[in-house]
Amino acid sequence: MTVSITDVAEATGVSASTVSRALRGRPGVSEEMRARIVAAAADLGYTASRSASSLASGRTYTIGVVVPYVGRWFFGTVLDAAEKVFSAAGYDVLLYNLGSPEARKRFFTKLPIRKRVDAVLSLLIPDPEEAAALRSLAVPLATTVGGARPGFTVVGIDDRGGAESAVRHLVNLGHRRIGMISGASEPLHWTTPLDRRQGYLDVLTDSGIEPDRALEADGGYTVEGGERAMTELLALRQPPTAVFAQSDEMAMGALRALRRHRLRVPEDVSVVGFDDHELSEVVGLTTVAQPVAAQGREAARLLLAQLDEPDAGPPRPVEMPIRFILRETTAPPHTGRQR
Amino acid sequence: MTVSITDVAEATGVSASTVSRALRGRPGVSEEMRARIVAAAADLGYTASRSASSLASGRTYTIGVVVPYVGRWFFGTVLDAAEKVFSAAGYDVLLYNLGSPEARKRFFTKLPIRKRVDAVLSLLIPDPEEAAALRSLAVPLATTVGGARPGFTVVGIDDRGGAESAVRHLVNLGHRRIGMISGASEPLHWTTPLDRRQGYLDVLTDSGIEPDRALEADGGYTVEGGERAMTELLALRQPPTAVFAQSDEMAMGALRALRRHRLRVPEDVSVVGFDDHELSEVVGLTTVAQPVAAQGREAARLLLAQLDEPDAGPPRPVEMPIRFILRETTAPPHTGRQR
DNA sequence: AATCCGAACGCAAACGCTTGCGCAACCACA
DNA sequence: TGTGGTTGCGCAAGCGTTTGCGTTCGGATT
Repeated sequence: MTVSITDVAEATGVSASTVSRALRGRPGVSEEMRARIVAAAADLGYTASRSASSLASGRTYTIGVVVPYVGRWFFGTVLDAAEKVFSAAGYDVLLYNLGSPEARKRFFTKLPIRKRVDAVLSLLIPDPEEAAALRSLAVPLATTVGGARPGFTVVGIDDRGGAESAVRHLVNLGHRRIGMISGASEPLHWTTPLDRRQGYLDVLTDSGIEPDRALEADGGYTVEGGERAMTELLALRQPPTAVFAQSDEMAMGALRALRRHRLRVPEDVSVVGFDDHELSEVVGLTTVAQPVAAQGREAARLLLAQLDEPDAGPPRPVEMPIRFILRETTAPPHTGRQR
Repeated sequence: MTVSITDVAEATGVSASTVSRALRGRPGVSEEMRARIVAAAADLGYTASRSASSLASGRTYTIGVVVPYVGRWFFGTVLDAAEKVFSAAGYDVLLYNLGSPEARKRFFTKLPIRKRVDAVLSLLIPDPEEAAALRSLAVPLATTVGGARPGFTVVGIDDRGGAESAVRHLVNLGHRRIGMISGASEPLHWTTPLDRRQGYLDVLTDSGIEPDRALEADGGYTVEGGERAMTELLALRQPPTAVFAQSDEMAMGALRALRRHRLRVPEDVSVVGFDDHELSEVVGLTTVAQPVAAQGREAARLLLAQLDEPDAGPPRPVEMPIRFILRETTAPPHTGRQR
């Protein structure tokens, strides 16, 4: 039925071993013979069976990538970039989409990935137990998001510094009552919300502003959550004149809530986000940009490097640059009422 | 090093065959013995090697999914939904992200997927040659987007009808000069732009409006393209009073262009999109919604059904329901100037 | 002329499963 | 007590590669 290595061996009049060596560029085959074999293989449309070859060699030439939600812009973009690096290097990627807690649990207990991948890139932050499960695979591991874990190569950004630049911008505009839409309800192993909150708090106290717990609302890193959180903030006795949202999605939800309340942005309320979502430019959202695709690429590269050079220890953590982007959703406070 | 089937066989005092049968729920094992084996396997942390088992059985229990851009909302969402169905059924998914023409070409000529998957779900429309390559894999094939191809199960929507409802809405509001932002520059195997255009044209002529080629601009299905296209339309002697964008991304680009031109939406110009992007509600975009995730789920299900029942022929094409959604970017023409 | 050596290739043993077949042991029935 | 039919399990032959080792052979070295 399907053409195997012995077929091309017979077609060329050599042994299967030679075909194998020739096709993979191994030494021990004359150039002339190699050319003949390559031609015959192409002629027959031969592709080596990955199952057989990985069974024999122990290498699978596939990378496992685990994501919380492929559908979300951030993860989709990281995955997109990483996949390109992997496939260019001849690796396939096995995708595990672990949105629900059940899927996540099933994955980490059964670990279907075992013996199937040469490395894994995790776009979700494993809790300590999950991290241990991954380490038991005994393959190189990497993470692109938040918190460092022992045994994981991590590429990320300066979340705290980013938050600082966003909030400092608001302070410089003259805002004193600055709300934050956070993602505190997320599991705690994921340090991003904590880091970004710390940046927010630091700038406030540095500026002589007393942090107010009431000005922090939980948006769960989603658009709807951001909308709810903004609505809560608006219901306050003294609502904030500016809001720092820990993600652009939440910022967009906030914009929506503000529109519903017939408040103008930035005249009545300023909003600044974080991430530079692909549509942030469209809505004119002021934000701090992080190189999302570049993080995926970098993580992928580091993983491949470890596969090529297994002896070199795990690479140092990489910190990618961030950049504050001024657009149209921030302005000095109360300009709306002033004019 | 790693625990194999013989390890659990020895631990239980049975043969490897029995372990294999027990773990996969095959008949020929007493319930008592099965329980003991399952316990021993769990105890040892045993996971069957996929390479070995697929080499022996010929089934890989993995599905190939090929996408143009994982990072784009539409594809990410479809993939997300499909992956969940596959993994719940015990299948892994191998992801191929074929954004660039080179990646695409490399994939279809080398066909690394051969002997690696039990079925493939293609979220890009293969041209005839590519479709033939996929058929040569001799596995069930499915597609979620546009154009039917022989040998492919297809689940899609009524693109033409959807476009009709969008444009009819504009006509009903009183618009006579209705522009369209299309994706004509895309390869022609992909019929969606054609179908949506046909719906647009049909409604115009039905309403006694002479279609005007100058009112059609190419937006290439991206935000930037939509912005460019809208800018072109605005440069016309007689710009349209309303625009039908073939995708929400392009509609958002159009909104951006309009804002830059200091035109108000919907007072000065009405905009209607297509797809119901996750952020369309946030910007209040009137659009026609298609069930994106549901299409992914359905396509995945149909594929699995074919794997379970190989004899039943390929399923009939499935058409998912669409729904016009009225939001805030459409209004009768010229209301801006009237007040 | 004897020896050594590297290059080019073949042999055969894995790799870790699946599965058709065979063979006991057991059951129920006549 | 014998017969036929299940049930539960083991044997062993693959599945299509990779790879350590062995063999052959021509040419260089002494």
